[in-house]
Amino acid sequence: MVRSERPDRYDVKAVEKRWQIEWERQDLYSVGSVDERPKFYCLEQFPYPSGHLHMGHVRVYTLGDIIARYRRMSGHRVLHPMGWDAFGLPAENAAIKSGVSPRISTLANIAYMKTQMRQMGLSFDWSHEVTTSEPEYYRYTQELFLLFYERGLAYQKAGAVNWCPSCETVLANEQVEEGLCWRCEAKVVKRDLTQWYFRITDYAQRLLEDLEGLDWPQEIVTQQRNWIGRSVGAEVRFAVPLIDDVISVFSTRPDTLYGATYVVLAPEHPLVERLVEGRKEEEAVKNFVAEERVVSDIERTAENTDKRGIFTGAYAEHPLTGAMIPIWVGNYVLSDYGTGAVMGVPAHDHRDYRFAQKYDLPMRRVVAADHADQPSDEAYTGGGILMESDRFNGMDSDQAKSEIAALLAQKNRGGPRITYRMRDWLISRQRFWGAPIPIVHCSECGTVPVPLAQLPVLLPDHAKFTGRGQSPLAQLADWVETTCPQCGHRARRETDTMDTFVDSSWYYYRYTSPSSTSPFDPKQAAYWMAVDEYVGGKEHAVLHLLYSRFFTKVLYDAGLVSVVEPFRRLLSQGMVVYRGKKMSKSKGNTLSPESIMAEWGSDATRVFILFAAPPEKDFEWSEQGVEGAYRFLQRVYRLAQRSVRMTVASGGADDLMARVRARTVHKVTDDLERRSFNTAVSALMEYTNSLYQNWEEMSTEGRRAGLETLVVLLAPFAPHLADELWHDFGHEQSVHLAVWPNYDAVLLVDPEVEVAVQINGKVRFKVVVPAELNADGLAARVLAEDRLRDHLNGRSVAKVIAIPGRLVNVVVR
RNA sequence: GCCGGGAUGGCGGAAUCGGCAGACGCAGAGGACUUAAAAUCCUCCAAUAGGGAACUAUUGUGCGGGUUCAAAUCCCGCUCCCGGCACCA
Repeated sequence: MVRSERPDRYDVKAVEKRWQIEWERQDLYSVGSVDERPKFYCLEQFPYPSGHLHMGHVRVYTLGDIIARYRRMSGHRVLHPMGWDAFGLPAENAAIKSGVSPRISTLANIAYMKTQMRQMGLSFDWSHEVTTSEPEYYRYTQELFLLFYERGLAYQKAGAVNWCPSCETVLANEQVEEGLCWRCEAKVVKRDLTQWYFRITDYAQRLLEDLEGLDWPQEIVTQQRNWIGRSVGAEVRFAVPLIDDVISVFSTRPDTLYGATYVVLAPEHPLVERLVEGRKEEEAVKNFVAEERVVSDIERTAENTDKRGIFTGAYAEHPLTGAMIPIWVGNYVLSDYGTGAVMGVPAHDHRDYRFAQKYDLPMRRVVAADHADQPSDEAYTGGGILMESDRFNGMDSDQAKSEIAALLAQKNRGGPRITYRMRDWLISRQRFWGAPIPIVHCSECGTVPVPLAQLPVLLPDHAKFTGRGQSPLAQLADWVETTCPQCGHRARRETDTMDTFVDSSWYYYRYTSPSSTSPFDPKQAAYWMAVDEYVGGKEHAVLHLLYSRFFTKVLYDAGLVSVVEPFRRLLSQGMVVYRGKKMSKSKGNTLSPESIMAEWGSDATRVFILFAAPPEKDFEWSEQGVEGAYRFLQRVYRLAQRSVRMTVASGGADDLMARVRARTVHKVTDDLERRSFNTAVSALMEYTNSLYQNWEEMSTEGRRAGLETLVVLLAPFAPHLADELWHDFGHEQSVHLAVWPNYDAVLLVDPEVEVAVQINGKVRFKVVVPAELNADGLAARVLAEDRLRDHLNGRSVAKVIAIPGRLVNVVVR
């Protein structure tokens, strides 16, 4: 035992240090070799190596660690790895400022954060560590890119994309939050660029359907569902004789087709130019398009933005009535949703109504509300009975939707169709510190994938970070210039790197076999996947979590993995709040994990984090709170010290304490299973209190059994102190190799129970009765009570409800 | 606007399947120990009213209704807070 100056306290720093060294010496948390035990894959989102852990990290890793430790003790073979999401902008920006190469600063940051994690006493198996920015990792990120390319899931496309002027790179749709860059909060603008995409939309339906079977928080599932945004409707094709072409629109309301009085194209729609070419409207329409394209996306898509439009002078043929209706260009139509064109049904759509009002376009009512009053000054968007709709008159909207869609299909003018809100994932970035896209552009052969044998496409080590002009890669002529792998002619390398979310979409596969000479060993992946428990923040609800699901489905289709979903169970932890606000440098309310560990130790910090709030809720840091956790651990320590100088005692409380012990084991186990860590800690506190209270009446054996159970149960929560006390008790092996305690179910039932007696639902008194008493016996026992008569005051008993072990309700009148 | 989550003492929270509301901790009050303080150990701690006290009664889980012998929990109607999406046709 490491002794401190004070006999009534243990020296937290010395104890924690000692066991950290000892665990490492023994390689205690190594996965070990395959045996009979069931596997358990416990994963926490790996950090970006910014240089220091923050309190959010401390919380996630504490949560993951307690789960890993509990599973290990309860007989699982646990994979609990850690690594680094090490590509990204901050390192590159630092290089621009200070000239230090991103790789050097990243590796230094990793080294430091690793020591912080060791100080936290986290039970990682470091032999599975991965670093996404090292060639031995990104080589396989590139290999997976090529797999996607081969399967037609990686492609280049020109178009208006989100551009962050501050990061000087493009962003995926998921990475734009309310018009701002997710990372730096700069205003995102549109740029026309040719970029690389992953065809995630091909998987939209499966990504939606498979949400069903996941043990994930409702909140996250809902967010993903909304993000995918499935809409059922119909495609409607309007012929345009003028250019001998067809305008295709998507509508969720084919039942209102007879009410369509015009068609609107997005300004970016490919047909706009041809429609007006060489005609008197050409100049005005082109000016309109040019103006609208300058307007930012946020402004364009804000609901209160004025609807603006211009008539093209051209007409389209209504597919069912044959009427010629005007074709407009309008700012309220999005180019990248549906077909980039809509049919205008002003009587039954708010937006069309406002547009039609402004430009004085005709309205046709074709749906009569079947119950409610129809508003006369706005669109009626509900369902009802069709009118003015030819042979569909009198039909209800729901039926008309499918019948009109069927008719369109029959006439080859469209048909039923499903559209998703989600867009393809833009993965190219005009930055240096990422995995280079393994593509060569050859003037003869075009776009050529780099052959597997030539991977990795290494990041050059002589790049200059000026912060000006193109990406550092594009400025390195000797890196860019290469030869075509197919024809040997001179060619240019692709200078874009991949979005760092690509790196993190598959790291949990790499963990299973970190030195595999393929992205991962399919046998290891088959053994370990899916992840049994994934702990992370809510901020990745539709980013990392969606991308990872997509990757898994592609890998499944390629026959490389046997699961269709990567994360079976998800624990989405809340924020760490300090002084009422989310911690941030700008608010000046940050807390450094270093100083907290130094002051209270990591055991107390862990216990407090787990105790103060359920994991999914926000958690408020409090000095007094952590002190309470610290006091609790010292109290356990002092109790354990008593065992060395035991006084002779009766053992009168042994039976009672055996039951308390069984109850505690049951409670803590159940709470850990359902991730109710705060109540598990509270059960340990109650148990400790109970040991204090009954100590004098316990026998030597009773005390010892009671203490050992306490220490084993405490092991996942306060691993250092638990191991210290365990060894004090004379055990040679670490407490973390101990078996999770069992209990005799018989002991959970007390021989006598206290039952509340209610009169008309109000508790009046309590009786102690034998536990095995059945409902009738209980009722009879209570009716014979003198105290009941006192409360009746002459009223008569109408009914007695007796629930054994709980209460008796006597209904009187 | 749509979708999701939530509201329980002075505070964080508990009540797992409709069955004793407030476990556990923090803060607070008191006692023991001490020359004293800290630390520790023990006790009390929802509100209101009566009483010296034990105790007793009433009220009480955001608000208003309902179902039930019994509601923090289920149903209907609201209020407020947090999060996500939002001109997505």
